[in-house]
Amino acid sequence: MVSRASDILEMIFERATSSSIFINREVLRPDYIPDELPHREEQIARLGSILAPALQGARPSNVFIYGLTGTGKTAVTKFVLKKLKQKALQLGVNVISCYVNVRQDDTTYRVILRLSECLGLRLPFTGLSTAEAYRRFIEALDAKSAIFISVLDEIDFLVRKQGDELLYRLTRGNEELAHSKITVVGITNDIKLVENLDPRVRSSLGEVEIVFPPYNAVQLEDILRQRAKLAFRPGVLGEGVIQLCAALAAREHGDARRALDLLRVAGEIAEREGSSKVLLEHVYKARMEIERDRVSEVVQTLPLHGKLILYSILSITRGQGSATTGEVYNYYRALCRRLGIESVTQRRASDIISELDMLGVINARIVSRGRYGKTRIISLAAPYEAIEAALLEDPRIRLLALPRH
DNA sequence: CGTCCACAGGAATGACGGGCGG
DNA sequence: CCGCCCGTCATTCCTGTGGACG
Repeated sequence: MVSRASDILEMIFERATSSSIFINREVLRPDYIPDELPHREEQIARLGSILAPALQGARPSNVFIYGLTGTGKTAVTKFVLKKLKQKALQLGVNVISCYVNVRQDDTTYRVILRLSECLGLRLPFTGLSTAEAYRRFIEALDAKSAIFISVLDEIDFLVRKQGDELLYRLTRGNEELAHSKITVVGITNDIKLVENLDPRVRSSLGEVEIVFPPYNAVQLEDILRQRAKLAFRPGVLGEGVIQLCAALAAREHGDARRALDLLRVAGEIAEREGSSKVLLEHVYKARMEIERDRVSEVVQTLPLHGKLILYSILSITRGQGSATTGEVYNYYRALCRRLGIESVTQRRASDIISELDMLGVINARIVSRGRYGKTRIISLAAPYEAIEAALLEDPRIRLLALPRH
């Protein structure tokens, strides 16, 4: 029963290249754009008819798209854009589209950089002033004599961080352009965002609005079934697997991305375990694994003080279930003293707690306790073990954990 | 019914490392 | 190489506020 190292590797590689579960797992990934988008026919038609004037060289209206995460906003937009560009090519119309995810490029400057890239204009990562970058972008765009459709996905991130300056300038960019025209498609999952916009931006960006309602469990099943056909070998999906993925995701406001993730990871786990079928237990394991990975990634990229504050929250909530800002801050100060480092101010700590809340590792709810002041009630938004494990990967946190007994 | 707690969170500012144009 | 600009993390100073208590 001796297996040599090369045999083992051979097996691993063999398994990696020929899956007993998947035909093509890529179709389950969030960035895959299918040819069919079930239950989004209406939105496709609307966006299509809004953008269609581009094919006659006219400027389409600006569009504002709302919908929660995983409701198909991005997929529909990319899909329509792809078809539009194909058509434009046939007709010989110069339509340039540019998709920017503003969560990844969350500064005005980086967005301009991305937009410029779509024109084939290379700008330095840094060094230029934003105004200069914008000027060059407009100049290059005008030289193209094109209809430029810029899609800004998750614009709430940009607006929160930098305000609506860029939006304003882009929607007004047409006044600076002699030969080109620019259309802005803004995508957001934060409906409240609109209220924070400059009224001028709101009216120009909201020329047309499209709403993406969440999927219900039945619709999610349709989506999953359609992708599963392409992704899995026939017959490997166990009874109720698709229904379970759909049900779990439906609970989270009908998030199709969540549902697809569950299905894909469940398949991967089944494969890893050498199972010939994907079973319900694999879906449950997938749910845990996804959560663990998410937490781990978020926590690892946290700066030291963020980790220390999270560690404080962890310690306090273990005892009493929830914590207040003041409790956390005191605990955190004590940790800093033990480590011999300086603590940040409470003002900053308050911001860090908000950030942790936005990242989804904790829940922080503002409550007023009357006579006893206003504070945040903080609890964990992820399993204790997952957060603890992720924190302990940092040696500086381990330093704090070890002397405890 | 007004006070006043324990913070929330806005605004201005700065230190710092990184990176480009000239 | 310098000067300028960037993003990030942080500080200081500040005004705002829901509701239990007196």
